[in-house]
Formats: sequence, C-alpha cells, structure tokens
Amino acid sequence: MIGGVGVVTIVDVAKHAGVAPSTVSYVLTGKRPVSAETRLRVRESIRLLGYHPHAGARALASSRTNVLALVLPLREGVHLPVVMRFVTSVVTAAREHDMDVLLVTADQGAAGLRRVAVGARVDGFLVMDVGLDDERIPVLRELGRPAVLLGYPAAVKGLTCVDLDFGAAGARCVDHLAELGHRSIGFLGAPGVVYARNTGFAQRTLAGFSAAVMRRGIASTALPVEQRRDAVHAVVATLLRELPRMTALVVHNEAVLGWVVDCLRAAGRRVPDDVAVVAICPDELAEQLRLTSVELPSEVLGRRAVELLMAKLNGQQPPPLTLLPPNLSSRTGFAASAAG
Amino acid sequence: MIGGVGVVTIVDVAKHAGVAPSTVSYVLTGKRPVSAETRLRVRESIRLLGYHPHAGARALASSRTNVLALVLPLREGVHLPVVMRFVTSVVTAAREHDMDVLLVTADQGAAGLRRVAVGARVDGFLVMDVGLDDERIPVLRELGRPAVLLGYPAAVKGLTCVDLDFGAAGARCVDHLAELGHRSIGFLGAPGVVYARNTGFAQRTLAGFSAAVMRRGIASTALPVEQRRDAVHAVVATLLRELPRMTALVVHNEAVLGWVVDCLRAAGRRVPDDVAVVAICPDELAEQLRLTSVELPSEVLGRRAVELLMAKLNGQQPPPLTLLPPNLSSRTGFAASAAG
DNA sequence: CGCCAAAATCGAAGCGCTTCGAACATCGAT
DNA sequence: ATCGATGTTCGAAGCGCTTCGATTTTGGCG
Repeated sequence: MIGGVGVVTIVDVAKHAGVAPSTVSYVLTGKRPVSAETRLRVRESIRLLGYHPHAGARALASSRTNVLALVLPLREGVHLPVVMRFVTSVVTAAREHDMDVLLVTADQGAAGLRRVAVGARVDGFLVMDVGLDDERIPVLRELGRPAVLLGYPAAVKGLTCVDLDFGAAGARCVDHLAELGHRSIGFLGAPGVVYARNTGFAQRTLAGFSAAVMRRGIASTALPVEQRRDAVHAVVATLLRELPRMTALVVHNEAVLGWVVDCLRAAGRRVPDDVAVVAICPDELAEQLRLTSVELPSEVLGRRAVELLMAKLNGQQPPPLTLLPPNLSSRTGFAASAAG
Repeated sequence: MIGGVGVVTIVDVAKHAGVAPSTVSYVLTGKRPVSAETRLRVRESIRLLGYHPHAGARALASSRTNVLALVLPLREGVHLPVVMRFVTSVVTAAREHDMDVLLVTADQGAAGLRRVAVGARVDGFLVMDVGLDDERIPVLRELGRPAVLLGYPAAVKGLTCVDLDFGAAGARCVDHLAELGHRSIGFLGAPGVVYARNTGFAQRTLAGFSAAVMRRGIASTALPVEQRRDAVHAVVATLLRELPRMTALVVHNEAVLGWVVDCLRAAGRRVPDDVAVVAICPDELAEQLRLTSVELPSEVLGRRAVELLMAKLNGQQPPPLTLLPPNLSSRTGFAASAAG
C-alpha cells in the first residue's frame, strides 16, 4: 500500500512475502512445485495487497493471452435468440477455464480474424455458423491458430468441428412419426436463401428427412419457408394441397414455427390431433408451443466447443468432427390454448 | 522473413526500413511527427513484412489495451434479439474506433468487473441493462475506470448514462392516440418480475403513459404481462372487462406482442379498426406485425454508448445522462383509423 | 559426520512495445 | 563562418511478467 490505489505488482507481493518474484509466479501458475508453507504465505500476501496479475505483461512474457475469439455470424436468417444463448454458454464455459471471450463479428470477415490473431490478442478461435464453403476456413488454416468450428464444411480434415447431427435429427423426426403410424409427412425448412448459400445444417436436415421417408416408403413434400406471415400462410396452403393426406409435419425453422401452427389451425386442422407437428428448434420454444421437438442444444454446443478448443490449446488433437446425437422430446400433453 | 511464420517485431521493421524502433512506433501511433519520406518507407516495410504490433506488449508499455468490456445482462425477461442487436452495434462501433470488445456476462457479477478491470484487460466498461439500484454501480465507482451505463439509476451524478427516453415514449403513444380521438386506452407492460426488480425503463414508460392519460383525462388501465400464451390470453380478457370501451392499446412487451394481437382478434376485435395497437418495440417486429410503434433503437443506443465511452477515454467529460427522444412510426396500413 | 541427489528457491534475462531526454541535421539569420 | 531555432531521429530505460539455469536447502544413507 505504498502509492495508494496504484498498481500492485508481483515484486510488491514478493517483497511482502519475503520471496523472489519467480516464486510468486510459480505459486500463481503452478508450473513448478512450491512448498506448502511458502505457498500459503504468498497467497496471503496476494490477498492482502489485492494483487491481480497484469494481463498484458503476462501475455507478453508467456505468449498466452487467456482470451479466445468468438466469431459471430450476422447474416440474415440466423435466429438471434439462438445465437445469444450460444454466446452466453460460451462465455460461461470459457470462464470456467479462466478464459475471457473477445467478440469478432463475421462482417469484419477474414481480415478481422487475421488482425486479431496476428496481433496476439487471442489464443484461439471459436467460429460460429460455418458454411459448406466458408471463406474463413482457408484463413484459419493459414493462421495456424487453434480453432473450433460450429457447423462444418465438406472436408473437415485437419479441422475441429462440432455440430448437432442434423441429418440424424431429420431422420429421428421421421422415425418418431412413423412409429406413431403416420404415412404422409410434410417438411417445412429454412428460407430459400439459406439453402442457396450452402449452409450445411439446413441441407443435412432435409437430406436426413428425405432418406428416412424414402427408406420407409412414406409420402412427403418438402418446402422452404420465408420469414413473413403471408409467406407462411401461402406455403402451408401449398403443402395441404400437394399432400392432402398429410397427418404429420416436420418444421425446421424456429422463426415461423408459431405461425405454421396458427395457419394449420386456421385451415381447420387440429394440432396435434389432425396434424402432428414435430419441430427442430430450441427446447424453450417447443415447450412454449407444446410441440414435440428435437432440441437445438445451444448450451451444450457452446460448452463442447469451448472444451474442444481448450483441448487443442493444451496440445491435444481432438477428432475433426464431433456430432451431437439428436434428442427428441415428446410433448403430446394437452393442446395449446388461446387464439385460433 | 527470417524464421518462417515467426513473429515480426518492431525491431525487424526498423532494421528493414533503416530507422530506430522508436521511429516506427511514432509512425504507428502518430504521437510525434515523422518526415513524410520516412513515414512512407516505414509503412512500406510494415506492409512487406506483414507486421502487426503485439497487443500485449503494447498494453504493457502504454497501459492502454484498446479493448472495452461489454457487460451483458442474462436475466430472464430481457428480450434476446434486442440484446443481440445491441451487441453487434457495439462491436461495429467499437471497431470504428480501433477497439475490440470483451464480453463479460452479468452473472459473473461485480467480481467479474473487478477481475477484468484490475487485470488491466480493458480500458473501459459498457454496462447494459442497469437497474434503478444496480449492485454494479458502486463497484464501477470504486474501480474508477471509464464506464458508460445503458439504462440509469436514480442518482446519475458522476456517471455517464444513455437510454431511450422511456417516459417520453409512453407519453408519445398516448399523445398520438389522443390526437386520433381515442378516449380509453389500455396499457400492457413487462412481466411482473421486471417491475419488482426496479428495472427503471419499465417503470418510466408506465409513468410517462400514466401522466399523459391523466393530463388528458383519458380512461385507462395498465397491467403487467407474463411471457406465456395463456397468461396473455387471461390478461387481454381482464383488460377488455375492466376497460370495456377501450379503443386503443399501448404494449410495452415485445415478447408477447404478437400474441396480444392474436388474442384481441380472437376476442372479436379487429386490429387496428376496433382497437388501435401502439407498440414500444424494435422496429423490425412492428414492421412485421404492421403496428404503429415507438422504436427501441438498439443500434443507435449501442453506437452512442461507444462514442460516449471513447470520449471519456480521451479525457472528456460527457453529460451524466443522455436520453434519446422517442421516434414514433405510424403504420396504419390500408385500414381506416379507428375511434372517432 | 560428511556426501550426494532431490526439492525448493533465487536471479537475471528477456518478451515487444512506448516514451522521454538527448543527439543530430538543416537552415535562416546574424 | 557561427549560432540558435526548428524539425527529425536515435538510444536506452523501463512496463510486469515468465522462464530457465544456478544456487541453496533438505534429508537419506554410507
């Protein structure tokens, strides 16, 4: 407490505890053994003086920043609440590994990645919403920094990717409905633009769905859905026309899910009595609408991604692709109330 | 290009350009004049060698990190898309000032602030969702780091706060409706818990609304709304009972806005013909539902907050409270106006 | 009682940058 | 030619931490 609020350095702590600065460092990092007695004394001095290591100095000396970059997508068609939930789970998980999170928005693009990496601002990258032919992947490869991708491109060799197994999710919905006896199942997906830009997860879900209905000889029609109420109305009408005996519907588009149900009811179909709806969406939303669903596990994904990244930072080599198995929750309870 | 991908330091650049390291530094920071000729040569060397200053070293030497902390709320009742939109505008604005953004979630609480500040990880704070008696404020005061708050407590002296003028927003809705001839106006607000925890903006909107209806001698009833469909249904029914001649409704709860409209229609009231609905919500949502609204200007707020923080970092002393005036957009569509 | 390996601690050399006083060059005015 | 004044550039001293070889301490054992 020499200069008032001024910075307490490791030297101050060392003096106060009667040891060398290096010993304090070893107490802090645990990189060399320190006798129990000394460790206790140093800890006490740290507490007493209110010492906090200077992040910049540490980064300079150890070339480790304890910060990871979270690269966010900001394109249209991504569901903001899902992103947000994901972000918070990443921050929480990162803190458990004593890491902070630096936000990089994807509109800064590849240049943003390069800036952050070369400036030694972060130890590694978490890249969200990776498309099938993502421009950021070559940059990431070139930078050679540890990175974990959410979503995955065609060739995952040399990468570390994690995602929900959307193909299995699509199939899981069909299996569930088939077991309930449905023989004619519709599919409503993401907006057309999402399919057009090769986003991977949308295609994979559809592919899983299609393969499953084909395998079981189930009649089906699949359509993309735009995020406008009138568009939803139109597409539901189309579906009911094209697939008149439809008794079940798989929806992979959380933004319009509520409207889809509304439109079905408006068209005189009871949900789930006449049309069983299975959604692929965050649990919370499905819970609210009382729909059977395959969960979009943002929290688990975020946490898993952080853990994979930490593994890489510690020199391990996790598998190039981790797919989380889909988890279907049946919610056949009573139908939703209210408007109709 | 001596050691492959290795780090290019300021010394390498200096050698390559035939100057002293300090000169390179001055070219970079502009803190001392450098002759045009030298400046050009140094810039060229920087480009050629692909030099990027080491953030940690810079922070250590200059005690400036060029990082600001964004402290996010993660409580229930906050509308995630709004937060997300806000986050992205902050990141974008920050980048324009050559700043990066470190995420701190509020659940790390006051301790999180302290850790980040004392470790010299950030230059300043952006604190979201500040309540009337926020526990983080004393910590912020104690830390003495530049900070900008979104939302504001009772006493703003010595702080820098920015927010939408919610009181004016509530009043603006009433004024608009009164001018259209409405004499009986309902108000649906945030969930009860939001009022209970003194969040400020909810109270202020209600206060502005109440004062305006009183001033004009307009009949009114105000109710909180929970985020469940059945709760919305119930509260709309209550409202229609308590205020049978209601011809207009102000809704300050983006999460249930759609349901409110649904419930009104289900109750046989045309919107906006029988009941004119004015929302206080993000423009995008109002646009989608074709409702007249006062915008929740996340983008503008985020940008403004960053600018205020930058001003503080540059030694200026912005006013303790900046209130953005509400902006009402009329969306009467093709339907004729109600009332009258 | 002395010797050696193991355990604990120390000391000094950086990490890459900024900063500040000093040195140097240039030039118009003496 | 000489002298400031002005405009540029240099050199060295840190910033606070980690790291690694060296040194001291400890304790088991001949």
